[in-house]
Amino acid sequence: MAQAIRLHQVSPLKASCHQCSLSNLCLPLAIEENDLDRLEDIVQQGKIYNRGEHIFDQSTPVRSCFAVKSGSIKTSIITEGGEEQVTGFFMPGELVGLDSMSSENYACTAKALERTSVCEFPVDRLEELTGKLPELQHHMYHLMSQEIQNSHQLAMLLSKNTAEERIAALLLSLSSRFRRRRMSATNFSLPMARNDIANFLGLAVETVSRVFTRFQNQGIIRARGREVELLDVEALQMVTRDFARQGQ
Amino acid sequence: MAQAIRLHQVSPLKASCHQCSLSNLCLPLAIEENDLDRLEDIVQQGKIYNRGEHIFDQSTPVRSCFAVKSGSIKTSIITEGGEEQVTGFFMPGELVGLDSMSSENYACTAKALERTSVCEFPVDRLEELTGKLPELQHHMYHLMSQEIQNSHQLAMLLSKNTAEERIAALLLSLSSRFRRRRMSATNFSLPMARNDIANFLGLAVETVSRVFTRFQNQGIIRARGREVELLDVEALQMVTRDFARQGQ
DNA sequence: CAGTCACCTTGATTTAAATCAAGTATAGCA
DNA sequence: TGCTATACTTGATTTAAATCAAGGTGACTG
Repeated sequence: MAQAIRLHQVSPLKASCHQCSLSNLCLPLAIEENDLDRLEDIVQQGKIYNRGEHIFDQSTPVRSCFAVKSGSIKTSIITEGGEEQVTGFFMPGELVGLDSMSSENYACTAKALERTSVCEFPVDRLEELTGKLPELQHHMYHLMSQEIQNSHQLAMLLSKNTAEERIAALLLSLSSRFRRRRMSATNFSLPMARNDIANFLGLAVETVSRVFTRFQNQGIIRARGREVELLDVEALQMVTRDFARQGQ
Repeated sequence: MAQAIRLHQVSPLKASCHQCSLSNLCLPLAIEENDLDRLEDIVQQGKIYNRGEHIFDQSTPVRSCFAVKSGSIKTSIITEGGEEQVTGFFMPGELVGLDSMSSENYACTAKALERTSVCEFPVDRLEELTGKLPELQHHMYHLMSQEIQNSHQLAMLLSKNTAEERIAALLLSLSSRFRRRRMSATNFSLPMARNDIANFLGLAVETVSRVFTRFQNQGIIRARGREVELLDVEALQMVTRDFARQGQ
């Protein structure tokens, strides 16, 4: 019994990556069964944030990166002038903070869009571990590359595409991400406000609203507030003329 | 003499990171003197590309990432439809291909903007080495984070800033990068065409041209073709209302 | 249960930059 | 040395989306 207590004290928040249903999307993906313990040793699990709470902001010294366990997170850069640029939305299994590895302070601000729980990976310990587990290191490089690619895709969307194309692309991206999480790909609830969508896509809120109603009138989607149903995915794919994103 | 020949045969292209003037910008930055040999072992140096030649494109299987040794490179994503989005310009000491680590094919196309020489780092050997040299691994994470941050900054520029602000920001970015390379920060020759600038910044060529002449009329810059002189850096900084980029 | 606030929608007007349309330099090449 | 192509500039017109302005909707709160 003394031991049970001790165990509880030593690792009250130790994660169970073994049982996590997201392990096939998250860091454990790359790891052998028997190395998983070593990852679990460094993870702190289960911290919960309410809607609107900050996980970190640009004045926070970097300590960890975070995997979304449930809920969702938006990241944004906030300038001196108080202007915001939303840089990403993160769903369960996705890693937040890769842009801040080995920076002094976080390069962005992360905010829970709803009640959200996260797993925390201290970057120094993560670096140590990736030095020992080549598979894990490889996976980190992969995730970071991916993040760069995503951001380039966003830049492309912003500089070359119309409001309709941008919104269609976002809806499709969300759709496929829901699908990978074994949730409906055609029937979901947007975790973010129209405002965040607008900001992310470099549009005015009014424009986002108008495009939503236009899509609705064309029978492509059905939207009531944040509840969205994709009625005609093919049509959406036609709208995004950039077919590279189609299978994303 | 036999030995001299042998040496020559074994490593005809082996880099001398030891003597490279760019080592303080490039990968060797992070490494102990005595570990530098191990980096040199995996580097292939001195491949030269002429203006307009491809280093790789989106159909090339990923083998290496590349450090610019002299000259400059532009990277872009080219879509099925043949549309191009320039994603970056790379100067000596900068690493190209970080968006493609652990992808099947390169995520972008890299093209020499002028006669350019590069050092080549095979990614598999680089990964091996970063597994052994924690400092080097840390530096890789740093560079990749940086790349994500840059791309987010670009997204921000594209979605929030006017044509003038974007161009001012680009000129300032180039300026500080020239300075870090101990070249004039106020008097340089643009490695890229107006077209590339336009594409990168999500503008039409005509707009770029007009902004250049406007800046010139305001006495902020002097531009003749690709030759640019920054006459009033402060004014340029005022134009980019995003003061975060100021000290970049 | 009314009141407030945040979020979303819709319409009218304005605007920055794209597009269209000529030119004019510049550089590479025969 | 001139020729052609490419790069760049300038002006006139159009346009997609921003801004301005006003309501509507829904959710939480005292």
